[in-house]
Amino acid sequence: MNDAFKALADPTRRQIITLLTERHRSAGEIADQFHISKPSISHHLNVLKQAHLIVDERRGQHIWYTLNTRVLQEVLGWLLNVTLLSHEA
Amino acid sequence: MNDAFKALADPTRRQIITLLTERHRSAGEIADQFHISKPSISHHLNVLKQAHLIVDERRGQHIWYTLNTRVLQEVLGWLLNVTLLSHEA
DNA sequence: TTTATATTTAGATAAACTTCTAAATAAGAG
DNA sequence: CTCTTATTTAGAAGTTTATCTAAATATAAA
Repeated sequence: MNDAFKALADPTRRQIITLLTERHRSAGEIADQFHISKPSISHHLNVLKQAHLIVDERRGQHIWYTLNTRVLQEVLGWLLNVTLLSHEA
Repeated sequence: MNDAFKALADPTRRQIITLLTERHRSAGEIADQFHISKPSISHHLNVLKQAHLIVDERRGQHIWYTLNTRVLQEVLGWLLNVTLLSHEA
């Protein structure tokens, strides 16, 4: 779960996640939404993939990226836990 | 919210948050739970404070740290949103 | 098989992060 | 006032991260 938290710590990566909530997208489509180079986006996609927050699947020339909500749910669970357990809550 | 996500990206800081769900604690009590130096813990506390995840209050020689669940709830909200919006969910 | 498109890998650089030790500050006790 | 305890600030070292350009790989089309 540490990898997931680290992956979520970057605003570009969080925005990629937001994009993927709408529908799956190719690496190029994702890169088009940002003002940073394709190799940089590829790096971010890799960080998200290592954290299992996204899944990739090649179809022809394109590689399609999809959200994996399972890890998102684990992080959600951690946060829900500390929030609910907190005596201030 | 970026500061909160960045603050949550470190395992020591997440553990500090977990400790503070039980009850408020002084900087020294927190430091005692780890094998890293007090200045390092002080630094982590500062990162959490900058992110408004915790609040500090000096009482005499001690500084007491308390969770601020408001920011935690914001992060929770973001995650809940992307998880629920996701077509895979 | 050559060319074009999509994406990643390699290697470099600069900034940010974690940690340490030593020194400084703040408050209370004698 | 001096001493002790609690905590932070300063400054440095080593590591990781984000980004870039150039080159490599993979697939499809001509």
